Amino acid sequence: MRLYNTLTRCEELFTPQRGRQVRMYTCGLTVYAHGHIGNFRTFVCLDVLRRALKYLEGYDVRQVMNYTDVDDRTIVESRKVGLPLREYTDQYISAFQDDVARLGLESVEETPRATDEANLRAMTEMIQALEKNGHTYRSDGSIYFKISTLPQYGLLARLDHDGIKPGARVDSDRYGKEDARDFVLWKATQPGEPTWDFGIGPGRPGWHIECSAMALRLLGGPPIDIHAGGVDLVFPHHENEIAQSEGANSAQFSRFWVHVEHLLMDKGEKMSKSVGNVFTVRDVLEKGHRASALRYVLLSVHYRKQLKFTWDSLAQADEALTRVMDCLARLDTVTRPGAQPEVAKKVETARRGFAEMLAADLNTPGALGVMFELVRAVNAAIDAGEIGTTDVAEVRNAFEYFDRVLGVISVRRTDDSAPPVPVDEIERLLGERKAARSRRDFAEADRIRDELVERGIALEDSAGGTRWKRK
RNA sequence: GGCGCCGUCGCCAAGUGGUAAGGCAGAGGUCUGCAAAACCUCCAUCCCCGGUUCAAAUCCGGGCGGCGCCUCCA
Repeated sequence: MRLYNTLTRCEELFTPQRGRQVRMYTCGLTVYAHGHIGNFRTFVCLDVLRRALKYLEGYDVRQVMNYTDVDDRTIVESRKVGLPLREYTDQYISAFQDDVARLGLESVEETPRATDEANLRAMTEMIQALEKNGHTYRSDGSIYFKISTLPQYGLLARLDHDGIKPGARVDSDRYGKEDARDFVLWKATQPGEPTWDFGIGPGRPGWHIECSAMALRLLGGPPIDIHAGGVDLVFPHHENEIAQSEGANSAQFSRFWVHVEHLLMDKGEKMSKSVGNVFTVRDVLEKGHRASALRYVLLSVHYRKQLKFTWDSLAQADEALTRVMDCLARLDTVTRPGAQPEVAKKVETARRGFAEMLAADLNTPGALGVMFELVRAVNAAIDAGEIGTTDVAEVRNAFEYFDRVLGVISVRRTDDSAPPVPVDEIERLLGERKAARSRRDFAEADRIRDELVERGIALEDSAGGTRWKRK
């Protein structure tokens, strides 16, 4: 598959370095609060990347996604509520896992926490290697990375080495840095802050070191195949990760860098606490939207373009998905045995088109378009009676094939597995309505239908009987 | 100030040199007790101005507009 690599600013043909296994690291959440839908745009897109590599390309994927469970924010927030750091972050890890499940993300192979001892030890070792290689200095008990010691610093972000021009925000003297662009590897213990000491003095990790250390520890050393995250991580986070890893190992850190663009709120602004436009997954669900609609919206724009999120887009996505679900349900009405060559051809074309779209730098909107072309073709074939039960099986297979990567249909099924009216009650009311209709008591039949609609259940009559679905 | 992205139908969105996918919404028709669903038909020449080319939404230059990054950030 072709993937855009931030490192080269080009689309490149991706193949793993070691056999059939793709070793991928994705920057996860800082667990000081609930993840918002912008965070989840990144996670959902990377979930699709993972699935495409597995199910379309046939690779074995080993993915690591971290939890940053120690940083300024986690420390500050845990203090505010008077909980130990670990206990505080536990809550948000658990909440994150709930959201992940609702949005149908596949579980990844490893989800390390920065404060796990094995990881802190790995960070310590990396910092020791950096010290040995002359890339660091100490100041007031903290250890810094000296970027002037690494010629390739700035390659990923395409930084001008002469650096920071007027207008840039520079936080120059918070700690004793020699150069504003140097960054901290290990922060000296502050009063009342959590602290660890595995051989480089008491303190806590800087933000960037955890990812370098955990990626290499859990993915078997450099270079890893893919490192991914949101665009805002390009600089400084990923640039600094490269510096740490390459300064310690003298080997390329990651072959591919994949960055997902931002989700912007309706007026085109980034979500931020100060503007008050931060929405979490649970906020969206509490407004009555389906998780599947959110997943669909997040995939409806190419991952390298900014996505302007609107509440209306959720409604549009929900309608679109309904169309797919209706088509799938209609397949049940086919009774004619055998196969029609035209259908098989359409299915084959769709499968091929779908795979081609995703192989072209993960073109999810294009892939959705291919899926809908098949929906139309199948609907037309059903209406014309030119489809047999053998075809139906193949059509179903095709949609399963699409959904193994997109994951929207399965999430929709989960969304609708608990309808707002108990299934046995629906069945009972349908029975009553059928009786009313057969005695041509349409007033009563309509009353029952209206009642169900009122309660969130839509009915569809057809020659074969009445079908119900969640609205 | 530096680096970069984007501007395609009412809304969302693919397409990056060969004459505009798809979804939502809308109009007309078929079907239906009515409705819903479905099907058929209709609905854009791609922000503006130049240029290159047999051919440009796609390449180049210049505008106008929107956004991101430049150490909190998915």
